[in-house]
Amino acid sequence: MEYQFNSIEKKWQDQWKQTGAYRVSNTSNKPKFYVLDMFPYPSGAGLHVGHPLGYIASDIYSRYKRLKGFNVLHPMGYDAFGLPAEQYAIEHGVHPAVSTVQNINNFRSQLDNIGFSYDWEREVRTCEPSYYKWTQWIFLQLFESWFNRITQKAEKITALVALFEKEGNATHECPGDTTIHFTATEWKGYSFKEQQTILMHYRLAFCGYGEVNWCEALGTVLANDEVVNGVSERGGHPVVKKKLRQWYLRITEYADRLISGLETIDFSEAMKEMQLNWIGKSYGAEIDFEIDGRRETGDDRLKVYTTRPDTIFGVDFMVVAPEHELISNITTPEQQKAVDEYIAYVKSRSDRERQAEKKITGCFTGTYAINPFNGKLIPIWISEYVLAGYGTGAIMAVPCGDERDHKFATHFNIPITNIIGDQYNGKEANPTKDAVLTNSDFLDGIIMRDAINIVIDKLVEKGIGKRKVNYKMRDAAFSRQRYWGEPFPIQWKDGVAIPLAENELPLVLPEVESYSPGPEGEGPLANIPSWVEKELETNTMPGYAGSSWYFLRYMDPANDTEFCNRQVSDYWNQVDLYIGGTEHAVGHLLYSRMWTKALHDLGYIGFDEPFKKLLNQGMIQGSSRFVYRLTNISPHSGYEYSYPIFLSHSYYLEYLKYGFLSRETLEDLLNHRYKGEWKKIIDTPNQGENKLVPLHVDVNIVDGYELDIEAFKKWRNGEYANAEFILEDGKYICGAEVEKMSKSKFNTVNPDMLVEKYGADTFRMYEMFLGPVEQSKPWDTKGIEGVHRFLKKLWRLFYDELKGKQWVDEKATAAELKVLHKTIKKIEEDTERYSFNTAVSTFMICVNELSDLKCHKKEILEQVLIMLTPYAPHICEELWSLLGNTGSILDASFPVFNAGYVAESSKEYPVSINGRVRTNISMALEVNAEEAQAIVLQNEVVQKWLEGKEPKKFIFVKGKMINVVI
RNA sequence: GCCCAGAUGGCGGAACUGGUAGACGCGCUAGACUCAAAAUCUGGUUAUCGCAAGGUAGUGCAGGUUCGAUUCCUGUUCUGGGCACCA
Repeated sequence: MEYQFNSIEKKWQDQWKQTGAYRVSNTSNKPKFYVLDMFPYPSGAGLHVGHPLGYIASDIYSRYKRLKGFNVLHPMGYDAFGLPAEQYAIEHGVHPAVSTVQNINNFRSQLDNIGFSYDWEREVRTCEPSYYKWTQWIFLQLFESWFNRITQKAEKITALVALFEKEGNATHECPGDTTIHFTATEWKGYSFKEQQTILMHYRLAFCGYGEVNWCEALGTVLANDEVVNGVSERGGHPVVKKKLRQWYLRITEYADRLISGLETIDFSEAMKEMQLNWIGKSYGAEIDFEIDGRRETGDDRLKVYTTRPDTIFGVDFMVVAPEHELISNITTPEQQKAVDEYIAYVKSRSDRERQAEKKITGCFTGTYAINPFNGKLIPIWISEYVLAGYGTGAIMAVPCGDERDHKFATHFNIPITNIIGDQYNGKEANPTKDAVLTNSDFLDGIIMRDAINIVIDKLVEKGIGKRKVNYKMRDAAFSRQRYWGEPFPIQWKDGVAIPLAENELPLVLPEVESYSPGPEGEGPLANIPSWVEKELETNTMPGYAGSSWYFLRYMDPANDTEFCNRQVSDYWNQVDLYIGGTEHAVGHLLYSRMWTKALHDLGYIGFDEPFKKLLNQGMIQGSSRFVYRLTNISPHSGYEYSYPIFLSHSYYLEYLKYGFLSRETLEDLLNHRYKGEWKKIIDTPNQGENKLVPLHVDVNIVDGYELDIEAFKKWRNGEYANAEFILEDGKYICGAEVEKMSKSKFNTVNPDMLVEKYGADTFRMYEMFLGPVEQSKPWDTKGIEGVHRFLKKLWRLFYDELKGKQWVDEKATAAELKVLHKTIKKIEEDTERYSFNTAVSTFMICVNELSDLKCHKKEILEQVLIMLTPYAPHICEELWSLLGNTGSILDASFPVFNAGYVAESSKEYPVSINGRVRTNISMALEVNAEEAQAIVLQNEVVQKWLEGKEPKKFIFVKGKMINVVI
């Protein structure tokens, strides 16, 4: 009997579907375990080999946990709202719902091929009304809540109103506008609209006006993390700042809890670091500097934020952002022209340029600030390196302690005050906090670190500064002027946002005739008269809305009275293992953590961190291949060869060396390298230069680096059917480069083909065998044969084509048991630490050893099959049933390791002398130190090396002597 | 520029708390079976010297700690990722 993976896999996939083998119950007396994949956006391009990497890892882990006796929740769904579907709709007129369903079906069939153990009855799609009903509901909960800074918790807005009625807002500073202060009496005197305006400044989901990243081409606003280098992440369209009415999430209120929560969860250090940097908490002081001679105009203060108030005596100049509002008032007439020119220059530069270049630019305003402690006049400069959006948009510059300030001072010849003595070398800034201050008046002799608080106290005392904690993170923009997203359950009445009642949810996304933007940058919904008549919000929610809570919906997907039943979420609790890419480090992972915290505060769930453990899968890159086409560039007439000519890779390298290929160079090269046959080319009339132009070629018609010429001629409907090839060693060698996997680069490898050719089990194991899951690596199909061979070898332990049935029901020998138990131990360790690549190796070793032992014993084979099930479920199920087992192997128990079978009484092992290995010594393992020393000293090789001397020391590791120090 | 991670044969990668570096697989190579091919099996495969036994060097580079370092420390180069004038 042969290993017929195709029919075996089909058979068991159908069987599992029929029996509902992967259905998971919310009630079980087993301990629970929740394994989650980051759900995919169902793009039109379908799955490539990079996608399933994380899914296979999570599938293995879930199946392993199931064998270990856990009730495992392992669901899958689709993040189905988003821009690409809408772009496609604009271009092709296909409703996003239609193309999304098609894409989902395609994804599903590809996923099914690989044999995952998802409970598909729990599938969620964020674009389904039954799902987004609850996205809208949660949004309303956020809308109806505020963050109480005293309890550090979200609370109902009704509680805030009660507080206002009792005591005004004295104890609860308004986070949206710190200038708002009122008493209880004042509050009661406000109109409904006035009250609502104030409450909006407190709500966790709120509406406001703000500078947003406006992308004209997409007709929408993008979140900070959707803008890359000043252009949109999708499409690369330019992005400018624009003031628009926007919805926001007040995530900044959660900054501290998002930081402290990191300590309770198992994320990689790199991931935590990224989130910390994003939140960007810093401690420092806000200081008001008096501006020289501006008291009468009222512009007498310049507020700066600094983390280093201790350096106040080293301030040599101030810098304000070019957008700073004070500039127009403080610029002196003499400097007006220069300042105007500088600001015009900054405006003429795109965000991208302002960020990319490291040029030092700036302009003096002509005005001075006054150092509050020594009265020194400090020039106020403008420079683009200070950002308007961070801190106060102004800094005090201390050249001897900050590198950027130092470069600026040097560039503009501003004298530098040294306040750290010989810690400053005059050439570059020293940002230390441990230097002793000099030139610093009352701070002289104090270590900088300690001076920070002294200065702040003094500033507070003088009433010109305060301690200030600053965050880099902004509130998250939460609306899009787009169609394909969740509508906001909000009605605008008389300028006041009124939430829809719960029984009005879901507010279903209406049909539209056109997907193009509405008037004034509004979304397509603004084009629907009935929608506008009802005064419904025309924005829709961004992509991360649905993904911020989907892990909760999987627990209770069919519930139509709650987003998720509390008892159910109490049972499943946190996601125990979350697998996905690092690209969501600061987007999705931060938002879903905030939503979880808010839902927890409001009492809807019992935990405040969604993901207990995060495992980041590496990216699988594409390994592109190139062919080099000879293209003739003539200065007189653009002459092309009458047929395409391709030169092998080494000619391209030669061409790079020469810089170009003149006719002579080409002749030279070919004469030297290729002898006779090149004439074909030279026979062609030829003027001007020849260039070799690299073209991506489909990696699927390249074997390693060698082009399959016949396949190439058929490629692209025979575009190159009459091509000529200049070969090397009779082969056409392609160039190679590692790039992102993408269809346009012809470097995608479709998993379906590999599954078809080798089977899902081989494919699963090979993806794992490639290397550690966390590591990024280019895809390489070579090597899959090795894994396939392993499965065939496993099969032969049971059946042999020639001999027929191999397995026997006999008692296992000690040697066989040893192989088995060694494997049990290793597989358990490897799987627990997500080292799936070494686990695959362990299986290979196990099967090799069993083959060597000619072990076909049912007792042993069964245990191996159980362990292998998570990795290669189909073949294991098949063999399990062929061994005569009636139940499914999915319900088996993971074998228990017994150290007794693996133990050895004596062993030959190496003993080194001075750390170098000299000899092997056979010794019982249970000998004591003295006996071991005696045995070692008797050894001939050791004696020879000792030359009669006494050894200085014997080194023991785990009770074994391994080294003699002479 | 800052932060993080990494660098091991021809290749992907092992080596879990310092203890025989190169597991396992690919590739290459020799052989067995075969009329032949495929499939399968067996041996070899870091470099170098040597017929061999065996020696020597060797985990990006330069040092250090240690009886012993791929592993720890310091410096340095390169690669990948993140943040990018964040005060």
